[in-house]
Amino acid sequence: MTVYSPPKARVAALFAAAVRHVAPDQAPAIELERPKQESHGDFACNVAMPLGKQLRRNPREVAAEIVAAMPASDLVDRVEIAGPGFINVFLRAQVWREVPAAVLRAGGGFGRVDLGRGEKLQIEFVSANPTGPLHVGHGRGAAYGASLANVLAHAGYDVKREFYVNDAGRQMDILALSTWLRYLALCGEIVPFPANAYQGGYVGTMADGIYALHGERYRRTAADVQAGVPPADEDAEAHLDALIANAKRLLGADYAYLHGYALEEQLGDCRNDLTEFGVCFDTWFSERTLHESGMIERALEQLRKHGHLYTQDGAHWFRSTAFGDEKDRVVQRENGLYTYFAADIAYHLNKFERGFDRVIDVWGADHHGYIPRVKGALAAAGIDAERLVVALVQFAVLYRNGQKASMSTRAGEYVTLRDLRAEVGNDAARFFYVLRKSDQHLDFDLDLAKSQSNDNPVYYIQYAHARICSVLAAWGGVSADLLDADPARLEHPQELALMRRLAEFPDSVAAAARDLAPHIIAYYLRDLAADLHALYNACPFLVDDAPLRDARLCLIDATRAVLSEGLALLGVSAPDKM
RNA sequence: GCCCCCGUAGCUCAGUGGAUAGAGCAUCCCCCUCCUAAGGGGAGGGUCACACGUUCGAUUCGUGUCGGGGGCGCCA
Repeated sequence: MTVYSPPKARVAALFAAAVRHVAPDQAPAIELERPKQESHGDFACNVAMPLGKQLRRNPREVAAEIVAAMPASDLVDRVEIAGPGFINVFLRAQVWREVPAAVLRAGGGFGRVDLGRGEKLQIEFVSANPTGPLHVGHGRGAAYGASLANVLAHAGYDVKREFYVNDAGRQMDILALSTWLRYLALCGEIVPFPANAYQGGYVGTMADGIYALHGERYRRTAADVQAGVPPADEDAEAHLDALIANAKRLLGADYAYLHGYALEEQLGDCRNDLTEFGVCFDTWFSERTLHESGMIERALEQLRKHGHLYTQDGAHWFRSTAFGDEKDRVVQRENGLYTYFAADIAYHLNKFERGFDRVIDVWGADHHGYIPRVKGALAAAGIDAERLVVALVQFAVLYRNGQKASMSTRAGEYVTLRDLRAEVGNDAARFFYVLRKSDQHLDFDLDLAKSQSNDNPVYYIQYAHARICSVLAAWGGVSADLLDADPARLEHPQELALMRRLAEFPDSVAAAARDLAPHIIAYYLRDLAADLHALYNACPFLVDDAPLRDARLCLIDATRAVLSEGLALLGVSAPDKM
């Protein structure tokens, strides 16, 4: 596939050559910006100002020398020196007129750039505890991670998507216990249901399922279940842990079945939910396999061998303060159990053992304090911590009736991702989530999302796509024939504006990949749609003058292709009609 | 107390070491005999929280103050 060389890159090359001639000993970065004002040209370059500073000369004089030294080019119409030393470049319109055909020849890959050069990159996201349905908070990480992964793949990275399944921890035991207690109630064994167990209705549904499959096989007496359990009002968590211990003792090998049943149900639901949301993973990595395969022990042994572990108060600690953390961290508790952190050390070492050059973890912003210890563990194991990039996503806070809604999974108080998708649709949900910078808090007003679903910017973009499809359908010709259209007929200011915008798409993809910021694509698409709508109102496409008609159809077909390509990066559909 | 994010138009938010800071919503005025009006054109609306510093140039970078949100466990 031919990668289109944008005018910006070609103009930058002209400047680089000129600067080498004017100042052979300096190597200033050539930065071109698209000026806000049309009178400042297609591109403005400020290189004369820092260069003037370095050479201790008047920037405008330096600019004049750069302009004089610029190689001749058929791209450039004229060059002006303005203000304190800007060099404004005005391109010949022909430059932009090449763009629509280049888009169509790229066959849906016009935005592809080779920023990544095939670097092997893993992106891990969502990784929600499989202890209940995904809620709208998880939705943001899912939409962000999936869109980012698409953007990075488009930018030339070899991307693998991974979900880390927390199937080994206490939360899963609490879920198994919660399910069992609901099941026991069906059997007539009434044990008071702890307030800090999982309250959601789905727990009862799983209990029903187990009862339907196995009758009273897992019944134990309420008295046995509560034997020796401290009262909940003294220490609610100890109460829960004692119930779990009793469950494991009373059920023996059957406990694993209940635990596994709850896990499979919730993980299956989660996978199903994400798939419907257009979010797919290459790998679902089980935390339990880290324990069972001895990977945790091996990882800790590796740290111990290099003197990064010590023992105190019966627990084993990682000296993370030696790597910039604010305090040392326990990896193996006094009771012999590994901490979640120990598993995470093994997991991250495993990621790099699998050959990834770079790993991106998408985490909720509440985990920011966790970064130094994980990076510290990598450094302690001799891995460059810079190869792990943690992309923090700020909270999505849900508002209902102007009130902040509770988002506790254990208390069963949340709006599920599934509910949200049903109410506003997958497209609007995907778009809404990435319309904000990831480090910006997202206020997700449910009522607004519902009531204004027709005003959601995603429809504005999809409408542009549908409008073009409608015109092309009315025309009834073959898209490939438009490649031969003479673009010289495109002279209207709105046509030129649209062609310029199309040329920016690869830059937007590159910027979104570089900054891990898929929202850049969303904003680009809105601008592109705006240019299309403006042109739609300014010029008829299906005119009698066939060469003009074909040139315009070529332009809007290219616009359709870029809208479709960009929306696909965000996981949003591009409908033919609305 | 320490750490992270944020503070830009009435509201929700983009944006940039550069020239006259933008969009959507809301308000007001226009535009369908015409390919989808889920659209377009125009108007009003700003001390880019505040102060100091770096710089030829700061809304952008740094420090501090104020304000909002979040996090700091031998939980996961």
